Amino acid sequence: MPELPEVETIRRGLISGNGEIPPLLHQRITSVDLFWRKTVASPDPLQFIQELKGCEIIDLSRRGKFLLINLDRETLIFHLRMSGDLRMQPAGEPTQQHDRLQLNFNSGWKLVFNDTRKFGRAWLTEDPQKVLSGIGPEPLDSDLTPDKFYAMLQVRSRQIKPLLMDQRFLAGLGNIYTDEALFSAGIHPLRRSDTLTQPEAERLLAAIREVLQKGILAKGASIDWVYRGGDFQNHFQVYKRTGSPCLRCGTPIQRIVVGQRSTHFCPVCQPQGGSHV
DNA sequence: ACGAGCGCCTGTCGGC
DNA sequence: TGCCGACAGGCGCTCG
Repeated sequence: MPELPEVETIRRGLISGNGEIPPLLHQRITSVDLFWRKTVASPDPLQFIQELKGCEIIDLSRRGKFLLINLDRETLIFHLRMSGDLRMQPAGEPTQQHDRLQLNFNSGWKLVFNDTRKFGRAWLTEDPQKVLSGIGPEPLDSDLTPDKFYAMLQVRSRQIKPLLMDQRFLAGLGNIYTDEALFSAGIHPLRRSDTLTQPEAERLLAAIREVLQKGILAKGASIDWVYRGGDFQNHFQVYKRTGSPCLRCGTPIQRIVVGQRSTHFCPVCQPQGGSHV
């Protein structure tokens, strides 16, 4: 699933629960089932399982696309990669296809990590910084000012799209929200980062925040077989709209490959050379 | 420093 | 129908 808005949606859903599902907060782990060993990045699976037993969930937070589950002493960190998902389910619910890991609670509920493509990973650590080291600033954090963002772009000379998706540069953007933000800012995905003007950089940061906020408000995007009730897929301006008319100017949306990723843009609203709207 | 290519996985879809 | 390649919300690695 996940880019920042999807991870944030999962975090919010789990932390408080809803009418049917209890909050994850204050659940106590009685046992752990691991169905795919490689899901656990560290420590080794035996230690991972042993240390989780008896822990209580104290808090849930997010850093970029990482979900942090704060326990009494350690922190359990998940990265959902391409297809990971976390759900609270009744303990009696049978194990489903692609379930990789589950935490069983003393409440009769369990937290299940389901991950079709097996790219997702979990870490258990006393020092989250070891897992998160090197990750870039949080895009919605007001500490990231337009001036700082402009400076960050200036000291690199990279194609803007892969740079925005580089988690060391900025935390949380993936393929969908990057395409949407570049369209919203009117910037071509292949522009070199150090050719952006200060106004363009400011526009881009505002656009990034706008699409992320809209994504969170929509409870994320739900496409393909993963459906969580998100609605942002109905608001895509360019993503997966190849050949369809630009919603701003009517020109067919183009698809190119940038950094081995599908990239969608409007050749008129996002001109190769330059600045505009 | 940057970008291309590939590996990690499973599933779906479209073309022949 | 069956097969085969392309593609999918991510990221780490190597190589030039």
